Order: sequence, then C-alpha cells, then structure tokens
Amino acid sequence: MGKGEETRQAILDQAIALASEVGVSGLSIGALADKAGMSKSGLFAHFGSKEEMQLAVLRRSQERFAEYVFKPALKERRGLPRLRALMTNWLNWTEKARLPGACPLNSAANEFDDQPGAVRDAVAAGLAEGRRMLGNAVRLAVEAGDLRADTDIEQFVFELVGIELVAMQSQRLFRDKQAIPRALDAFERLVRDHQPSRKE
Amino acid sequence: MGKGEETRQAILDQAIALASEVGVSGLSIGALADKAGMSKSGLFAHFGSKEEMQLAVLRRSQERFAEYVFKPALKERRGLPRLRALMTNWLNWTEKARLPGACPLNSAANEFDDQPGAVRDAVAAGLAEGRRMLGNAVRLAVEAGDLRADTDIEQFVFELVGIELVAMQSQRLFRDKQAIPRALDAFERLVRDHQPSRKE
DNA sequence: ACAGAATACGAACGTTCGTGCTAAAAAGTC
DNA sequence: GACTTTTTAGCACGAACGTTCGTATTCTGT
Repeated sequence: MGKGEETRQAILDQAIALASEVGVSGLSIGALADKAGMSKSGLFAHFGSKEEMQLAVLRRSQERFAEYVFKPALKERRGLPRLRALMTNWLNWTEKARLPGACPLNSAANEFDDQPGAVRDAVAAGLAEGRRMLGNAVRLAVEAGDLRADTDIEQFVFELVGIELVAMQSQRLFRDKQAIPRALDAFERLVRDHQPSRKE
Repeated sequence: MGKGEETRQAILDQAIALASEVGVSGLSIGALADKAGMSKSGLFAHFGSKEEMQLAVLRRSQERFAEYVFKPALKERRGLPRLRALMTNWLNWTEKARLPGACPLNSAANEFDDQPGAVRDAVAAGLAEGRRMLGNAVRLAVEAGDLRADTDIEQFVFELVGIELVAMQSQRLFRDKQAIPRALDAFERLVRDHQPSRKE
C-alpha cells in the first residue's frame, strides 16, 4: 500500500468520525482537512469531488459496519443465537467502533432521502444490503426451526429495523439509558411471537 | 393580525415545506427567501437569527403535527380506536399536510442529536411531548380494558415509535409501497400481544 | 390625508463553501 | 544518487452562507 492509499484511509477514518457527528451532508472539506491535519487542496486531490468523498465515506462506513456487526455474529450458531448476536452487535456497533456520534449510514438515509443522486442511491443500496443480510439470518433461523415456518421474513426484518431505529433515537436524542434494554425486550417479544408450536 | 405576523406565518409555511425536503439544518435564509418571494434581509428581520428561525419552524411543525395527528383522533372513542387512529394519522400526516418531504421534526432529530444547543433542546422536547401524548392514549386504552392492565406503557410507546420510524425509512428511502401496510400489521401484532385475556 | 410606525429592500460585510491551477516536496524506481 | 511519479501545499476563484445597516416603501391609527 503506497503512501497515497495510506493517507486516504486515514482521512476516511477521520471522515467517518466527523460524519457520525455532523452527518454526511454536513461533512465539509475544510473541516475534514483541519481534523486530518492537512490542507484543503491536498485532501481534495484524493477524491476529486465532494460527492466522491461522500461515497467513499459511505463505503467505508459499510465496511466497518460489516466488520463490527456481521463478522462477529458468524461465530454464533445459525438460527436464533446468530440473529440475537446480530441484533446486539447492531445496537452497539457505533460505540464499539468508537464513533463519537451516530451511524453515518442512518444519518445519510435521513439527509438524502429527498435528494436524488449518486449519494442517495449508495445509501439506499447500503441499507438495502443490510436488510438483505438480516433477512438471510432470519431465514436461517426459520430453517433451523427456531422460528415458525410461516414467518413473513420481510415483515420480520421490517420490525427489527424499527426496533433499531427507535433505540438509536432514544439513546442519542433522549440519552435514555434504557434504550438498549427496551430494544432487546422488543426483540424477544418479536421472537416469542414467531416461536414454533411445541409439538412440531 | 397585522401584516407582519401574516407574512411571518406565510414564511413559516414555506419553511416547513422546504425543511421537509432539505432538513432543518439545510434550511438556508437565501433559499427560503427565494421560495417566499422576498429579499434575504426582509425575511431575516422577522427572526433576528437563523437559530430563531429554526426554532420557529420547529414550533410550527409541531402545531401542524398536532393538528393533523392528534386533533382528528379525538373524535374516536378512547382506547384502541383512538390509538389506532393516532397511528394511521401519524403514518400519513406529511402527505395530508401536503409536505413534499419528510417530517421536519424527525429530520431535525437526526441532524441535531449531536449538536448541543437550543435547537436540539427544542427537538427533544417536541418529540418527548409526542411520546407523552402517545403514552396517554395507550394508558386510556389500558383503562378502557382494550389492553392488558399490566401493559408497560413506556415500552409500548417505544415500539410504536419504532414502527413509525421504520415505516418512514421504508417509504421515503426505498419508496416501498408496502411500508404503511407493514407498519399497520406490526401495530396489530403489538396490540394482539397485549390483549386482555377473555375471561376478564 | 397625514404622521409615525412597521415592514421590506439592496448593498455590503467577513467567512466558508467546493473546486481549479501551479509549484514544491516526498516517495518510488533504476 | 538522479529521475519520474505521486502526493501535498499555496493561492485564487466565484458562489453562498448568516448578518448588519441605511434607506425606501407600505401599512396603521387618527
């Protein structure tokens, strides 16, 4: 890895941290350059445009997300244990990744949902992939017999995402210490509702 | 109502619409002045500072929210019917209010959760009040015997908010037509889980 | 109709925005 | 160690940002 790629990665690490506080659209080249300890134009040269920088930040965020949420969950047994691990990793990942603020992907989802363009597309694709992988974990839980066979997987994922979103709002906006416990309670209720009947 | 107050209200109506597309922090005085058909300085004089304008927009959004979500729900019988009305009104209110984008309060919640200051405080207070009123409706449903007496009201509201948030993300980011039906399904499942036993 | 107040405008402020251009410094290659 | 390529800094640009100020216009009460 040449010097260029090295500093590029360092920039992106700072960028993720900054974006988690001010959002992806609030990420300005000048402020990021200051934080990274280099000149505006020097930093700019790595990306060529602000939009390209935003896309790079999103890609990097997604990598980190996979690293902190999906990868460790693979150690758990397919089915409910893995699904539960996914959920708890998801609820804690920004903290584990030492981000000072919110999940950049989620912030960007709110900022760009009405701004057509490449950034919006990337955000949508990123979150869609997250839902897809979550759906896969749910499907495995069904196949393992941990959830009822007639479970509506998309609906299940839909509700999981809702639990995550409200937990983040409660935690970040209201500083509610009970946010994660409440989210886990909601998760367990959801699972209980889809428990296979005993005789199966 | 003098001329001043009149145009001030007109400005705020435009501001809510614009904020629903670009967010409350993305709301710039110049762009709003263009949209309102007046000069930057003329508009600015109505508020004295950008922050004051943002606070006015939030207050106005909250009024509109109450008008479209809470007020019509009062026509329904206390208990489950009113709660259901609240939920459907909530899921559709931006459309009913003819906002071109998302709920400004929700956007602001994401933008300001890491930006200490008066705006953040106002957003938190606004959403907290929303949760409180929702909690009140849940409590009435418990008292009416529509929900189990041991219902954890805060937890119930928590899950309602989650349903709303994921519905908005699905609708706005993914243009998912099934978002509202899925949200209503989730709501009915939540209600079913808290149904009083038959013999009571 | 007229005086006084309220409201709106245009111009300009200093700053920051994203983005080029050019030259210096650093890194990689032989 | 010289040469080439890559990386960084410096400077400037036009535009937009929030804000101030002085002046013009429009409203309001009498």
